[in-house]
Amino acid sequence: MSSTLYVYNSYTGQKEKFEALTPPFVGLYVCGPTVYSDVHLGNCRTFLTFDLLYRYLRFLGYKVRYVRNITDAGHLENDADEGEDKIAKKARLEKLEPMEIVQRYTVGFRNVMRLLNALPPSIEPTATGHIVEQIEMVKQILATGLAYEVNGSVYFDVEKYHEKYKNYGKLSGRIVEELIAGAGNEKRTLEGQDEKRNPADFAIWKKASPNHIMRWVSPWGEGFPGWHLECSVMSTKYLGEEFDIHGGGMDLKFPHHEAEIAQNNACCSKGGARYWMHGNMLTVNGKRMGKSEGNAFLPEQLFAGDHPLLEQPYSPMTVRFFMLQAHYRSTLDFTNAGLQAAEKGYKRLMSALNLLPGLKSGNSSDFDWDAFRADVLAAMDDDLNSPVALAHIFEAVKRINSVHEQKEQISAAHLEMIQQWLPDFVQNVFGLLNEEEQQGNEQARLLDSAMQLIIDLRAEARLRKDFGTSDLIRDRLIGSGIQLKDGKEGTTWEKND
RNA sequence: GGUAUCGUGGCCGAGGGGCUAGGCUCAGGUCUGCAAAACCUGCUACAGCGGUUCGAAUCCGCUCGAUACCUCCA
Repeated sequence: MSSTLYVYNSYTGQKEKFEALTPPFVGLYVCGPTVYSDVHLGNCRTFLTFDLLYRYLRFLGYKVRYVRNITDAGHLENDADEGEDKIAKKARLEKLEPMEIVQRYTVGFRNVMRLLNALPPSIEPTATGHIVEQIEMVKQILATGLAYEVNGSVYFDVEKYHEKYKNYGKLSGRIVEELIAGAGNEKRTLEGQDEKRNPADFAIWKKASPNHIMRWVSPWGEGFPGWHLECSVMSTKYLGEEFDIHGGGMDLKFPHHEAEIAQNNACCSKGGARYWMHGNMLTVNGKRMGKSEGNAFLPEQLFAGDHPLLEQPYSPMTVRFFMLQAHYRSTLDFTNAGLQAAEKGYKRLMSALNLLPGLKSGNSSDFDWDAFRADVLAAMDDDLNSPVALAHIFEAVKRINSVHEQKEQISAAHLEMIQQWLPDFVQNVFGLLNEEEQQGNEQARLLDSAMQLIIDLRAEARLRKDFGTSDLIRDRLIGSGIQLKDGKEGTTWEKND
């Protein structure tokens, strides 16, 4: 199959035509969360970016194997030998088993992603489930002479690697000589560096100190895998030594992805992914949202409006829409005004989609619906330009409204096409569901029939010109958070939030 | 300090040498008993200063400002 999709490849620094290695199959690996605390909205942005990619690839007809890991062996708190594992630390503080911590936050993460309507990956492997494979890869790298063992730890030899492969630092634009010379390290007091031959070297296996809880037996003694190894191992295991796309947040470029490429080359003489894609950060007041910045909030807080920075609750679909309005490689600044604008835009889009089934066709079309569809796809083909795709969709929204108001026409063929295609695209590629429809439970049906009664009574009052009663009904309902909407074809209502 | 990226109308955000997205706000209008809602229409911006060019928001240089990364981070 021939694709028309172009993606920005961080490795080469340019947009490239996407050619699958073995079409129609596509291997996609995305760095998942470290589950020692709740995922915040910034984390979610990255996963929603790659959810969009996953969905679009499927929409194009690819058979995608989407692998997203769960990092359940916590990274160290610092670079020192004495550094504590984040999961182990949290476990100690809360008097829980490390795996209880892991379980709690893994479940929380999945719940949030489900609420945001992100499709689950094909495989969600964990680091601790692949210790054997990681030990195996350490052995392989040692065998090539590109790693060395010191006191039960194994370090990757960056200088030696770079001599052979000449590509360390290419992804992140680092100058290896400076890394090797230890540039930039002045700021930090790095302990435990004496074991390394070079400050740029990184651990692929680390000896466990006596009080380190998470530990495994290895040929080098009891220890745990290095920070970057799991992704090399699990992408290789499930997608092969060479695969299509590797994604992750911008902040993982260095050192994580740089190390990953080096490990892959060292062990398999192949660099892993052919296309590297990086999503940009979510910011709050211009500053990156981060666990350590104190400006992070959790999706649950967002949905409940329960955070000092939030003026109101915002629904999961509003959040999705908000993120679709920005390109994934741009930073996106979180503001209440921005979310409120997104909420209105989202509702406008949904009400146009609701009009679609009831539209009547005419003799011809006043709008080029075929070109519209092509424009949306062209935008998506251009490195997932969802903001432009959305802009085209809003042109269609305007046209749908005009057809509904009988100000313009649409041909039967176009109507049939768009009735099928547009909701399909919005739901399955953008992942935007109609939240009103989602709430079709028993309670909602009861409320709806009660509301219908009230609306009928008010209509009668208005016919009698008893506006006192009709306005009383309207105002009391407003007070209860229900908005009546008087239209040509009768009155409808919606929750006013 | 090093390396990048970016500065777009009231706000958010695309685009990226001439055709100048979109959303929100705002203003007019349609509808309405009045409102609200909804819908329609309108609002020509690209940090500053130079340069290249017939033509620059777009390319180049400088200045100013912001952010990110430089072994925790999506």
